[in-house]
Amino acid sequence: MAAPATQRRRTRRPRAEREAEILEAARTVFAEQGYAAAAVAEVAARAGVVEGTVYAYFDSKRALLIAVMKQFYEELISETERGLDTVRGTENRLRFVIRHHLDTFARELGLCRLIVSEARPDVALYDEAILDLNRRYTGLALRVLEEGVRDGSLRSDLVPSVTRDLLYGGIEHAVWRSVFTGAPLDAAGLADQLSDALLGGILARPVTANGAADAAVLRLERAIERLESRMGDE
Amino acid sequence: MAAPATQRRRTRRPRAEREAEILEAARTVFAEQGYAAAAVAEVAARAGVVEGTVYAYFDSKRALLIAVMKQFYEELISETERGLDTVRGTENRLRFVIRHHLDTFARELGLCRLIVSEARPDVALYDEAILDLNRRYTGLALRVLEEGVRDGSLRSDLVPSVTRDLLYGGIEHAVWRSVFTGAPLDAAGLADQLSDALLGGILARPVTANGAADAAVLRLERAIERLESRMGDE
DNA sequence: TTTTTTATTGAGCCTGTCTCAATAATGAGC
DNA sequence: GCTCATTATTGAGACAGGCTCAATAAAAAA
Repeated sequence: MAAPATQRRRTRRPRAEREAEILEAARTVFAEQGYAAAAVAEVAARAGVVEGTVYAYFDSKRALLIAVMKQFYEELISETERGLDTVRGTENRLRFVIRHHLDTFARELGLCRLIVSEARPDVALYDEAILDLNRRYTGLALRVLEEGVRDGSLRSDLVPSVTRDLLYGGIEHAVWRSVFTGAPLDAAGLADQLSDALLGGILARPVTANGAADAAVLRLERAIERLESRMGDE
Repeated sequence: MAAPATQRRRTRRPRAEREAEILEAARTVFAEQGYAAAAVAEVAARAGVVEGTVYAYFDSKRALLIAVMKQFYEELISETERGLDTVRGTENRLRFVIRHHLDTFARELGLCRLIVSEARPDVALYDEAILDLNRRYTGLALRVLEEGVRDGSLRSDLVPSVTRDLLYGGIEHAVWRSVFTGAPLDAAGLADQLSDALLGGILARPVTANGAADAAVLRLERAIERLESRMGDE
């Protein structure tokens, strides 16, 4: 127990502080147990209050979840924005977004699991708040993609929104799978693999980038050597 | 109410049939309302039985969900397998998988929403059954990818499992977003966009230059062949 | 028909979310 | 420092939904 539960004294605290304490407790409990399994009573206990108090600060369990996610997303968004300010070039910027997203997942696995499995709002309820957070966050990558198309560093026939989905969906699946197989998350490696596949595509190209061109040149030079040596023989 | 609730007669039915009826009802109710919002009592009512009966056939609500998913996945897997039997070439095979997956989503949106949001098992519970279904299904694409790497049609430095995650994650995100914006799901268009981005990558390539280089290499190789064959002639 | 088997029932237990009237800690006014 | 008004906090309990189980009666066997 986080709170000295020996005997609870009824103490009044500044609204903001109590709210922060409850939020903090919720963050921990949700991250540890997931949304469905977590009991509001436990959040309350860990915040050193009684269940009713939680409902004096948050309308519902779901509102509590949204508040936790909001806090997390705000941090993530501002960190990503700050990072993007320092990175130049579409490719590097995309690699940064992917890498940072993966690092965050690795660092706050419990919370991310929560978001991955609970953030898909019930379409019935139309969870405006979560949708908006997600839109704001993934909008960062979207803008990088659009910018890339505009400045010619990305294919002109690219549909940025679809690519964004590929990007975030891919990360999410990869992380989820890694969580499951129990393998520790190798953020750096995974980020590279995802970035490479996404940026360069997966099709083998007969002659593509410099490496392949070099290989072709090498092949040709050797062939010519063969020819020349045979000519010299005669 | 789907069942003629006027007055329920206690009738015994063959186990298999009753089970199928309950499963069918569950499929409908879950698809319509999602897992959390659906009540077992409603599933029972729609199957024309009482709540206790459901528990005589399925251990728990979650077991019911898994049975529904299993049925759905089995269909999906066998359809995909059958389809893959008729398509040749890595690129076409991948396009087929993506297209078929999207078509299925579009056709059975409710069920797919269910799977997308509930199939991520609570890691705490370690939902063996769902994990296995998912592995079997996504294994189909994985095999196509591995095959592609082996026969040289895909990049040799590709990590198939990561690409698979990119593929399914991308589809999932795209569908989810489409569900949300309320836009009707254009399976054909989306499939093409996703396939193009995944296969070809998103980086712009100096296509003309590469094309020219390709052509040049080809020209030189042919010239060398000619030379070599003429030398052999002599 | 009688007996046996077992599918089906429905009352009710339990856990968890959420409400609300009562309570008491705090700050303001004197 | 004392009194009062304000309102944060409480805890009992309403309500909902998952799940159990002993009783019941439909079908099969004898």
